[in-house]
Amino acid sequence: MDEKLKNSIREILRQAGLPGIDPVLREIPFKGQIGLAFSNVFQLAREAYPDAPKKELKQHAEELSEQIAAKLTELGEFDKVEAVKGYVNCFFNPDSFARDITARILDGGTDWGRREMSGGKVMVEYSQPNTHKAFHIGHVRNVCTGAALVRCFRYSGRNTLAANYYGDIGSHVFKSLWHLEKFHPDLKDAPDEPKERGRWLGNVYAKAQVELDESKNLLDNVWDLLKPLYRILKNALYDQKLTFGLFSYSPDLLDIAKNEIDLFENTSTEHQIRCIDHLARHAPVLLDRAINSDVVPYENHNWEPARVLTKKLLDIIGSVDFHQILTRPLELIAIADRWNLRDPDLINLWEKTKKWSFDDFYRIYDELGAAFDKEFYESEVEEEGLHIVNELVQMDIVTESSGAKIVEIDQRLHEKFDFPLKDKYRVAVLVRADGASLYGAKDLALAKRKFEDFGIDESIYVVGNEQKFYFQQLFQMLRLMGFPQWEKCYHLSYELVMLPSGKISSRSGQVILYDDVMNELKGRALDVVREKNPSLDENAKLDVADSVAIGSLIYGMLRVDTNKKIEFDFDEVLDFNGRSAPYIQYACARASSIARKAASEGIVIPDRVADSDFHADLQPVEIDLVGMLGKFPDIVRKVADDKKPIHLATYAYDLAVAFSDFYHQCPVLTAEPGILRNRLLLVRAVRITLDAALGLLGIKAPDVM
RNA sequence: GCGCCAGUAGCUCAGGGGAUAGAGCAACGGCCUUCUAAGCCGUGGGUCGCAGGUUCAAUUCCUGCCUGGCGCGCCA
Repeated sequence: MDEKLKNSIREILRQAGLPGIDPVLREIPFKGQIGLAFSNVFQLAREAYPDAPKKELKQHAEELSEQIAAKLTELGEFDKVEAVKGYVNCFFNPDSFARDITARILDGGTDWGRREMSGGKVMVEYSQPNTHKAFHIGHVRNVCTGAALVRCFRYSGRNTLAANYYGDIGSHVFKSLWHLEKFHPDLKDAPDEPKERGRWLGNVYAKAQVELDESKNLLDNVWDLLKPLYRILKNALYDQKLTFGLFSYSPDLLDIAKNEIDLFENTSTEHQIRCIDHLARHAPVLLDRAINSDVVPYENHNWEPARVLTKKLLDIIGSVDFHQILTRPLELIAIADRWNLRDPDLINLWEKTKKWSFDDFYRIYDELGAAFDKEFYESEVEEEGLHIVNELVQMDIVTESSGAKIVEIDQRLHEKFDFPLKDKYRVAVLVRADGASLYGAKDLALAKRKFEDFGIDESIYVVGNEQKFYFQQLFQMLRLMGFPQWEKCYHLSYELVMLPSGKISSRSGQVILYDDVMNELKGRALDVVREKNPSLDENAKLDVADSVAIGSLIYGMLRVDTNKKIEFDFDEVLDFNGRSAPYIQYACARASSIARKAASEGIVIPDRVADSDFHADLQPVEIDLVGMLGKFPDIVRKVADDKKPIHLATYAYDLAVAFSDFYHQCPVLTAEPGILRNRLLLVRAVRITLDAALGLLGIKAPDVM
């Protein structure tokens, strides 16, 4: 319809010798009327009369709109064409519009308006959970967004591959494995119930994180004492060579003595820990040797500050399990080494616990309506990533900096493409100083694989907004690699889900788990069903409660624009009133209820639209309802174009509102025969369209509530 | 310091170069002998963060500023 009207307007403009501007059409915003308005007549007037003074322009616009309205009236395609305040309003005939739309809906079912697949393939990567970590409420936003987007793409005719990329390896996994081996040998205290294992693993990870943080803090505290002590000793001894003598009984200590402190702080964690462990425990001996040594230059040297520091050190060492806590990171390093050697015991533990995480993920995806065509794993692109990094070293793109392999992106862009040197993309580290490949290296490999193995034309990453900078770096690195599709990569970012207490973080254990939210939602939904519809049988009640609970969570995630934070407020999510899934689901249940009641009264429910339908005058609410129905395919298209599921979430609610209006104002079953048939057709069309809209969002609509 | 995102009713948020800026929640007042009251109707509540600019037209676009969040070399 849009295009047809636009063409008519273009033709009119051409015949009248007016400038060929692109007509902008808007819906007519008045209740009870349906049609399109040509809204940029002012722009036309300005182009037709470029020199007209400002105050005359309005008059020109009005004259032009009247001329165009007259021409459009002649076409006879509209009920009425009006020129008002510089707009040209073209009103559709509500009856034929209703007939047309309901016929399309009833013929097409929930696929009505769906487009044929055409054009290239797009891959949408979403979810990307880390194994061995808790699946929390923040992850849900990603899953809902990605899954809805994939469905809207497909509905709009885009050939779409849904992909997931599991973080099944990396430092978080090593931390978990370390803790599992150390404190849960043979996993014998793990829960038997599969549903509980994900949570248990999440706790293990959080605990490992806490313990490693404790080590880090201890290390920092001790080092803060050792640094001044070291300086005192060094200054007190007039000859550095003699310092070496003092330290020389330990190679580690000699090492620290030779190095300046700054250099030492840049050495590997492993080396630092060994030295500091050693040094701290030997500090009193060192101090003693220094004091009693004949190399001290001044007889009356003030050793008091050194004694105080040593005393503090001894306090720390004495009060905690010093060596054990300090050397935890060394155990972690040992885990990584064993991983690199593919130690069978470790691999076995990894496989087993990884599966527990996956069991959890699949259960949750199933509930949220997410499905994947291709699943990638970090563990499978690790080697390829390192390989690419080596190639990039040959290409002088990757350089070395304190042992790590990095890309100085701005510098390389400047050299390769002669871009002005800026400080925009900064530096990306691909391989850590200890040789471990980082996410950047793996992502380069993955990006290549996506385009080369799957023949896609566009690659979308649904990833949180906090990684925006990283994705800019990633795409620029692909560009530096000479990877032409770098421009076809798109980071679809979404804002955080915040808890009232702040940012969600599975590292600090500051999380609300998916299962906890869902259980609470289901419980509350069940209470409401019991209260509102006690006559329903128990299984049906449980089904309704599930649909409502899951729908509420999904809708709660999608009703807010992706670039806005969601403050996760339990009470708000659990409130089933207002702009929520249950409201929309309730509208569906009522539509079904009308159909049920009609059937029980022996009324035949039409399943096709006949030419004789919709010849009685429609009520304004009915016209508005039909107008809402007609918009559905365009809305889904808009979701796909803008990559914003919120448009559809809003639409589903608006359609439910329009139906509720209709429901209250237009009785169906008691209407006269001709009107009865029209309304039954409308109810059916609404139910189908609501099902379709909710289905794309991932929400189920029950027949009873 | 630099970059990205946000600022619209008391609260949570839609919308977006054009006609009178909309919902939900909360508050108040109505509607169940008629298809499910998880609903409907009504009332009150707005300098669309501030200041400039572009335009026939700016809450929407541009610039600057203010406030808040996130990010900025070895986590992902």
